[in-house]
Amino acid sequence: MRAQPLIRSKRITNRDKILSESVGIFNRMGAGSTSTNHICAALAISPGNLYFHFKNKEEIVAAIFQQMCEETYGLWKSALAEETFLPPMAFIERSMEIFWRYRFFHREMYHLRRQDPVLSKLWHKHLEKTRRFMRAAFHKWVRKGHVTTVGDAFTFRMINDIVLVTASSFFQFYESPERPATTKPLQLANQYLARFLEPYFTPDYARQVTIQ
Amino acid sequence: MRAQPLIRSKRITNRDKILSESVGIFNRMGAGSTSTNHICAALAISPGNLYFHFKNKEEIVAAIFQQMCEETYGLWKSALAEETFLPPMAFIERSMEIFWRYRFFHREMYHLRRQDPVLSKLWHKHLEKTRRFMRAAFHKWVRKGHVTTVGDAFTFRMINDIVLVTASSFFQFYESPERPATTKPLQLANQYLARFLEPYFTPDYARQVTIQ
DNA sequence: GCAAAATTAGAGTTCTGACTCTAAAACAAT
DNA sequence: ATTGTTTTAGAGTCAGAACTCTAATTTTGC
Repeated sequence: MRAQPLIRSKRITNRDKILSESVGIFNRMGAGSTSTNHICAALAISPGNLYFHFKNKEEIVAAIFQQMCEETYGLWKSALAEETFLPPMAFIERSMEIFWRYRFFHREMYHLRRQDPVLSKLWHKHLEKTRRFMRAAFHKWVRKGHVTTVGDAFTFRMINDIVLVTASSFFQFYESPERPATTKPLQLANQYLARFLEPYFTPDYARQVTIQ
Repeated sequence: MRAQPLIRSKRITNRDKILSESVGIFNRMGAGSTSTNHICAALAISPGNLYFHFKNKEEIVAAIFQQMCEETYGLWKSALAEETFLPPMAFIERSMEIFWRYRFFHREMYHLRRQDPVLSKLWHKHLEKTRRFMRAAFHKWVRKGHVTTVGDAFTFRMINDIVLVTASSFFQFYESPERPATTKPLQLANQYLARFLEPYFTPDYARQVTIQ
């Protein structure tokens, strides 16, 4: 497809710059209201240049989504590996950082999905994958003694989905387009989730987490 | 400002039709991707007509928001009145119906707020009002014996905000632009919230609610 | 150094959507 | 009816955004 240099260089290409600048602008200005022209202007490159690297705006968004997924999967892998194992709250905090870094997605996902079926499919797959991972992680945490076994499947689903919904929708409540973003919502979300999950932690772990 | 007939007629004006049709289209198609032309076409009226009734698209959205607020405040009032008092879950179910009826707002609020400072202000006021109401309602429910006193203020805030975030962000997870919307997400959200709140209900009320 | 390939600039095209303007139609009050 | 007011139609304007095309420039492999 794209004639990408295979190994030879790790110098920063315009393609990379477009992606990382886009994430920044999307977070600040909203993906929906950012035009490709804005991106070009911010990088002082020409539209021709941008469209050489990406077929269209959707392709940029999809590429960013993939990038986010890969970071996420990397975190998952290390969280469940023995040497780099993460207990629940540590894991949540690390996940939240990713959510925060790509927060425009969570704010605008519905809108983006609506106008790009490809992204919509990617999103659904990722959601499925997330649910499967959560199941695995919970089992691990139970075995490690951080979490008490959750009785019924419905409660588990509830916990699962509420954590997910909260993590991804929380920021838009506490972020205002009017003023520049701070990481305060990030911390608040972590604290909320800790308090929310407390009843499901083992007494030992609960003590450890809530002492702060 | 607008030369609105004062009392004389309750016949359905185009203004009303525009509002109610817009809610429908916005829910189905997304407010962001619905143009005023779409609305005109759906009602088979001319753009001139639409712009006679509303200065611009934002004014339509703001009018709908006001309408939603009024319905909400009506519900609040009746929920706390002695004769029409509603216990927590009944109240949540009724609230959820309103959320559902205006779900496009909750899906796209961030985006809409971004491009309309007036709406943004309305939204913040409404959020504040909601928090104040929730506080009052909790106290009432404690007095009525549905809810055990929530110890610390932080837990209360957590419950409050998680209910709010869940209620308003839940649907976008379970709705796909690809297929027509069903009310299943609505029921699921209610069940989740019931399960989530269970630990804070009095044993009596909890039994009553979870029997289903 | 040179040819081929990759990258870039930037003007230009096309399209869509918000909104305007004018004239006509419908309606109301006298 | 007639005069004034409200409502409507619909063609038309304008701006912005996505995207194209061609010609230059840079980079790469040899």
